[in-house]
Amino acid sequence: MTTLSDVASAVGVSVSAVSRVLNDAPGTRVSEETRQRILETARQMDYRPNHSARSLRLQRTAVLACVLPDLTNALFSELVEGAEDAARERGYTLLLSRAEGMHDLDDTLARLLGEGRVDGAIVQMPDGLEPESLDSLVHDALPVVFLHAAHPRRTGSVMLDDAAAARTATDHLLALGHERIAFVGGLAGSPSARRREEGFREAMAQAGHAVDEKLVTRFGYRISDADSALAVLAEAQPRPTALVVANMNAGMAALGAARRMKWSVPEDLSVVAVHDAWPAAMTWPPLTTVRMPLRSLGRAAVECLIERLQVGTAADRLLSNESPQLIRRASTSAIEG
Amino acid sequence: MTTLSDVASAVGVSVSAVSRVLNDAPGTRVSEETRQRILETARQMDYRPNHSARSLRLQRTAVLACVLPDLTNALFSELVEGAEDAARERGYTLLLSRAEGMHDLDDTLARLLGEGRVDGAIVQMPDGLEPESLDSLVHDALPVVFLHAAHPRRTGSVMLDDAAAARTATDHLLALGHERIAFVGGLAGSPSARRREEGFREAMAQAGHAVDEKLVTRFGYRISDADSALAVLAEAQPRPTALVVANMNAGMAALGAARRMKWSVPEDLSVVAVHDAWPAAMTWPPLTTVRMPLRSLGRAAVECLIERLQVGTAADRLLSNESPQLIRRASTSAIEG
DNA sequence: GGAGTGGGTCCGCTTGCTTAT
DNA sequence: GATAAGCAAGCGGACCCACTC
Repeated sequence: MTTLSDVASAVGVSVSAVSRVLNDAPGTRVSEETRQRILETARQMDYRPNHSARSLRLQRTAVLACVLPDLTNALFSELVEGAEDAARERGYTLLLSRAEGMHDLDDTLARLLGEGRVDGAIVQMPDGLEPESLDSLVHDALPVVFLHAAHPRRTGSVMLDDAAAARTATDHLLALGHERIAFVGGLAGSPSARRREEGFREAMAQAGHAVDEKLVTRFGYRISDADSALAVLAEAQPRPTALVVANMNAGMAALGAARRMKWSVPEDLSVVAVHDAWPAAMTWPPLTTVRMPLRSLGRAAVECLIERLQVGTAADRLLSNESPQLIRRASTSAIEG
Repeated sequence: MTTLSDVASAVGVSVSAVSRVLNDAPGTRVSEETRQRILETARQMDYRPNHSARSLRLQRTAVLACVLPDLTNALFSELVEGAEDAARERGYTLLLSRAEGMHDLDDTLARLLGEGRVDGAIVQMPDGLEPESLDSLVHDALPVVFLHAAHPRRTGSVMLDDAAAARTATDHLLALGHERIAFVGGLAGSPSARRREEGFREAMAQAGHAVDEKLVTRFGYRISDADSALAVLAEAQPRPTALVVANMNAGMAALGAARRMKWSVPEDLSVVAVHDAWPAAMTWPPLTTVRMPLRSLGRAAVECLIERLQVGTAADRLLSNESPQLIRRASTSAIEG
């Protein structure tokens, strides 16, 4: 590895001269000729600043972490791309990490933040855990921005307009003539799941339809949760004619569960889910979804985090300027279609 | 951030004593009492070694990178878990990174390896690129292990038994009575795709069936590639009755393409794909697959890389002790079923 | 002379201050 | 007094080499 002093001795100048030229430091006084020789030599020797040394000296790494419960979830693809783009533009590198449970998250944040590997972190809590439970780690104003959920005693979180998305989904079913609509929700503890349920209720209320509480389930987003949900809904009398599922993966699972129960989609049951990614087009029937601005969410998270790093604090952000957008596929149809 | 010297002055000993005790350095001579006081104080003060400082001093980071073309591909889930497990056991941290194209990869490796952010990297080349094209970066024995493809002039790669997987898939179709079997392959440049095609040909030859070259396509694994492949296959006279698809995602896409072409699966066309992950169970009909030991591949990659780091060189590995396993779902059926 | 400590250097880089034209 | 440089400290930790009973 080529170091600054390798370059310096090759050119025949001091280390500081090389450092200043390569960093284009303000107020650098170096003759144009020396400057060119330094730049040229550094290029020839393929000099690259050592990240550890620079971080140690500057007390900052220019690295941000993005800690997610499951990296292979297709929904994270856009989110991460948005975050990476924003980070790059601001001179940061994004580091991806996975933390499935609370223990993992605790551990991961301790390693990343505690050992000074990164300057800050964007965190999506694993399903079923609430930001409050992270209290031990958050007590001393750690530079952390939460995705989808605000921490009760800390600022710095970015959220989507979940209520609007659920309203869009529900309105779509209402427009198709459905009235007996079920809501397949996330776990009761999840803030975003709660917001989606509220949006569902608002849309129903606005249309003048009562919500049958037997048609509201909160099992979560795993594949097996869909079986539980559909089993409950099949017991209802009369059965619902349509489902708003709070999450795309859960929506895909719901299609599978319905098929196992010989419940035809969309003939006997229309299904629409919140969130969109390519797998939704691969199911049968292709799943109608509501697209959320995940790329923007990723960008906003990075910007919020950097603001927090620079100013010391950052306001919570609710992304409501891009409306959730209905992606009509084949899993929904008019009630008498 | 608590530093070594904070702990040292709190205990009233020297920095070196604290360092030795906390690292459990060999030959450390510290009284049991001092040792306990140091450990206790460090715990109380929540001391964590600064990663940059330690890396700078030791000239190693204890971090390995895993660079993949698309992190949200469900196939990478198990791979990454296996790699993370192995890394953790050996005292390393795994860092995940995405590199879609050659330029990205070049850039990423320069940042990771060149700036000393990681000690080594596991790399899966983006589709359509071959290891040879990485020559510029690999010239000076960079500590890199390739997934799925060997570099012609360097050791250090881990591969699955792709031929065996394709044979298993093909044998399944043959056992169901199919004879006119098509192969939907990856790009011609991909080594693993080539090995799968060979496996297909071997199985066909062994069964005494000629391969109709019109039934072999090599468009790649993207969704749109499946449309191209199926369009070609639909032209063949007579049409094939079954498909071996070289990749699970491509297999899912093939189901979609077949449906758009009104080609019923499995009645008129059986489909089996290489690789297995949960989305395969969500398609309609659920996709029959051949499961590969991806978790072991991840482990092997890390072990290979660490060996390379310690010994300076490491042999290529072909994982052939765990046989590819057929996961029978509903997309394949007997020819006259 | 071994058991228990502390001092000091260096890893590569940035930057305030100094020096020599 | 500008202009063009160099010196040296120190970020936090590891480890060799003292030093003292």
